Order: sequence, then structure tokens, then C-alpha cells
Amino acid sequence: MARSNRTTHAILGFLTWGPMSGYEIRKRVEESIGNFWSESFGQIYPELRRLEAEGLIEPAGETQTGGRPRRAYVITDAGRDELGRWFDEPPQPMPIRNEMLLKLFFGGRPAPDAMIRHLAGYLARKREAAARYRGIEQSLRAEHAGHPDLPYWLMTLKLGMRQIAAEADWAEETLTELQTLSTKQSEETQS
Amino acid sequence: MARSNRTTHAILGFLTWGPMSGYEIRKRVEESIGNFWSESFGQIYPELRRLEAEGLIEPAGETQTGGRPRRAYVITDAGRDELGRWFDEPPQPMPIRNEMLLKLFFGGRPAPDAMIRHLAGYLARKREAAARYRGIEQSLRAEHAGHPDLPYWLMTLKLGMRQIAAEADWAEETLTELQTLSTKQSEETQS
DNA sequence: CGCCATTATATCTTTCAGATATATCTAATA
DNA sequence: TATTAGATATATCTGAAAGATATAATGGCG
Repeated sequence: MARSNRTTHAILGFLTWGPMSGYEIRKRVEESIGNFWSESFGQIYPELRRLEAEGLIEPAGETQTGGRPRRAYVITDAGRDELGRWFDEPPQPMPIRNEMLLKLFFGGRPAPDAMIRHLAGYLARKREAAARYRGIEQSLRAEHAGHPDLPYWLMTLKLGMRQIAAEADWAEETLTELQTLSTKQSEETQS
Repeated sequence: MARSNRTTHAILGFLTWGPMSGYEIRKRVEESIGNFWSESFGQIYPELRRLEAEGLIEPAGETQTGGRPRRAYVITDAGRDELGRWFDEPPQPMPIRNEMLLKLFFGGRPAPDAMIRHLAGYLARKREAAARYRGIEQSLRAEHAGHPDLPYWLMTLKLGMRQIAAEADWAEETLTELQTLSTKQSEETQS
């Protein structure tokens, strides 16, 4: 059998914040944990059905005033138990796939110019991300000062910041090295 | 349509090294690019069929002396063209899923002891990985000295080293903070 | 010879990402 | 007022990928 479903616990986690619809869960994923987690509608909606069938969540009593009716859910006691059980389990590592490194591994020598271009783009994106993260930290501290979960939110943010810094440093170093290798290679071809 | 197939180019890349079977490709993936790329048989074998049907690879003339007959392939000119075309394309970022951060985000406050346990394991794995990477660097430099692709292989390794160092630093810092928060929380509960 | 690990090929199921379809409501615009 | 655009919202479909499993042949060992 394949590994177990990880969408389950992301959904249950958000439902501890209050009643939420599938659409809203998706939005919250992007806003709050988008830097290290992704979910799509194609996973969320079927999973909500399954969780309801298993009694881990149930439809929220609708208090909708105008607007399109939304199908919101609340977490049940069984759902909280399942979430607590999951907290205790050791986290499973995700398989990694870094397409830029794959290109560099096979294409560094045959296609140096393309790699320099890709790496420059990579570096630019890392610098943008670093600035974005600093902004997120500011607004988190300002808008959620005193929130008991703030320290844990900041922890996840800090890992992202450190990773981005490491990646940007590597990109700068590697870009220089690529350019040196590229000129050396073209000189050898000419002589 | 869903995103395009990335297994294709990993396979083509390895076949530029010489004739290879599906099993051998899998083995090489683990040995050489396992730190930033993963492939399974369930992707490799159907993809080899597809690549042969499209003329990007073809069966290698068998020079098997004893042992179970292996179905090796060689890359064709069309395959090399496709690989070159792929080098030029900008790399697509992979969606990320860090289950440890997801646990920390939702479970940091309700389950501090479990998180300390997870984080200690995470730190231990990072330290092991750092040692393993240093070993890989040594053996790469020793066994492939002078290989024209060595600089590019080392580049991919160096990113891994920097990432691991950043993650280990973060884990140490966060572990301390978690322990502080944990004692503070239990004191508040007692009083 | 039987047993087992290794090599090797292949398939199956589940998870997941991303694209797309559809409908409703709100606000701007002609 | 009618229309259009955009946001909100629910839902499904396809293809990619991970991981488990099935199957078979070979070589080494007792």
C-alpha cells in the first residue's frame, strides 16, 4: 500500500481554528503555511467528504447571511483525537526533486550559458523571497502580538529564512564559478 | 493538463553516460543524484517504453555474457536534441511539503514534548547527512579527479551541504526555544 | 541440492498537483 | 437597467509520481 494521506491533518489542523469551508482552507494554506506546505482543491474536497464519513469532522450549523451558501465544517472530538495521535508520530520526510540541480548536473558543461541564466533567475527569486519573508515576520509580530501560537509560527518562518539565505549564498558562489568555467571552456575550444 | 513529465530528462541524462537498463538507471539515481532527485521503478519502466516509442532511445545491441539478460537502452540523436532543448528551458519549482513544520505549526503548543522529540531526531539526521556529504565529496574528488563534469557534480553537492548546515543551525536554535517555552508553559499551568 | 540474497523487469494502487468546469454573488461600467 | 468582469465557491478529471508488491532468473553458500 502507498503511504498514508497527509492532507488529512492539514485540514484537521485548520479546523481547530474554527469552522471552515474547503475554499477557505485552501486560502489559509496559502496565506499561513504556503512557504512549506501545498494543498489543492483536488485533494481538499474529496478529503472533506471522507473525513465527514469517518466522523472526524461534521457540517457546521449554517449562520450564513447572504452570499453564496458555503459548506463549512467543524472538527469533532474524534478529529481532535486523531490530530493528537498524529502529533506524536515522527514526521515522514518528503522525496525531493530539484529540477535546477538536475539541469546543472547534466547540463552544466554542455549548456553553460543556459545554466548561468537559470542560476541568475534562481538567485533573483531567492532575494525576492528573503524580502517577502522579512515582511511576513513584521506583519506577524504586529498583527498577532501576544498570540500563544506566534512563537511556533515564527519558528517555521525562521527555517525558511535560513534556507533561503543558504541558497542565495550558494547561488552567488556558483554563478561566479560557472562564469569562470565557461570562459575557460571557450578559450580551450578556440586554441 | 497536468505538469509535464520530469522523469523523461533524468533518464535521457543518464543515457548520455552510456547504455543502461531501467534497473541500473534507478541505481545510478540513488548513488549520484539521490540527494536532490528521486525516481521509482513505477516511473522508469513505463517511461522507457514511451521514450522508445517516440524514438528518443532505442534498445542497445546486447553484449551480455552470462547472467540474466538485461534490457539496456541507448540514447538517439533525437533524444540528445530533446535533452538540449530541455537544458534551455527554465527549471520549474517543485511544490514543497515539510511535515515536520506542519506538525510544529499546529502541534507546537498542544504537544511540546512530541515536538522536542521530533526536532531532536531531525537534528540528528541532519548531522548524519552532513558527515555523509563530506564523505561523498572526498570520494568524488579522489575517484573522479580530472573528470570534466566533476565541478558540476560538486556544485550540486555544495548546495546540499549549505542547506543541511542551515537546517541544523535552525534545529539547534529552535530546540532551545522549544524547551524554554515548554517549561514556561508547565509553570503557568501549575500556578 | 535447497535456500537465500541479489539482480532485474514489471505492474498496481494511492496520493497528489494542476487544469478545468460550473455556478453564484458583487461591483463596476456602458 | 443590462452587461460584464472579477471574486467567491464547489467540484471533478487527468496525468505524474511514490511506494508496495509480484515475478523470475541467477549466483553463492552450506
